[in-house]
Amino acid sequence: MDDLKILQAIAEPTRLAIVRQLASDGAVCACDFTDCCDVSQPTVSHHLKVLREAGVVSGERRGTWIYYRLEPKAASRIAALGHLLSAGAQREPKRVSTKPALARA
Amino acid sequence: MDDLKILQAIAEPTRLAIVRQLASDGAVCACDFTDCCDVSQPTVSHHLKVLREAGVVSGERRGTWIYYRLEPKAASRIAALGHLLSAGAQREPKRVSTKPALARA
DNA sequence: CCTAGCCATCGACGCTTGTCAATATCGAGG
DNA sequence: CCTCGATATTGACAAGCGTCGATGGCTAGG
Repeated sequence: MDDLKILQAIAEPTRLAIVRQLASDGAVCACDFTDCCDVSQPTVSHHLKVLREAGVVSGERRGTWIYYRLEPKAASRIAALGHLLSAGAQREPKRVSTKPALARA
Repeated sequence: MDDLKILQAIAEPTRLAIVRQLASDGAVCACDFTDCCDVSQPTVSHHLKVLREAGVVSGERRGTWIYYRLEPKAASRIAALGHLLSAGAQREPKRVSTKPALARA
């Protein structure tokens, strides 16, 4: 539910790779991630937990294994943040010159 | 230039606050960040360095102080990633059922 | 020059985090 | 039940990261 948590979840090489594969394949069995990411199974499980708790992915049990997919809500959060930054990057400064000499503690 | 580096730069409370303020105000003096973020000046300087090296912000010297602003290129990277994830979140799975019993090392 | 204010760098500290080996849990099938 | 394969959990370790105090560099103005 928090933008920061979503970003922290994605800002890691292995987890970004997982998320990218989910974006391209739609739904992936957890066991397939050990191939793409070159890490052990417990590590994959750990990363999936982080992504799950951040609301980035969700898992659906299907027999013995579990299929993960992206959470649309988290995806739109990132898209919204991207738009916000893109808009702000070209905005004219509110105030550039006048500066009240700041007395900071 | 790297998506991962951009994400890692933004995925931190203080730096996200800095970026958000830049998105809303357009250009901000470095000394103003000590107010919004409740951290010491060296820490602000450190975070600005991280953001600078990730290509998220750029600084322009104007007399005694330095104005920072968002880099449009980094902002579009985030926006593009958001679109990619949003699109992938609703995609139908490429393959869901057939699974080759996987023999992993 | 010398001073004053803004900013960057350095060194050190504690906490967080990614990783794996070992072990536990859970579902399916015989 | 008992076994087997797929995931999750635990415990421990090393490395990375955020933080601050102290200090150095830089610019503007006397």
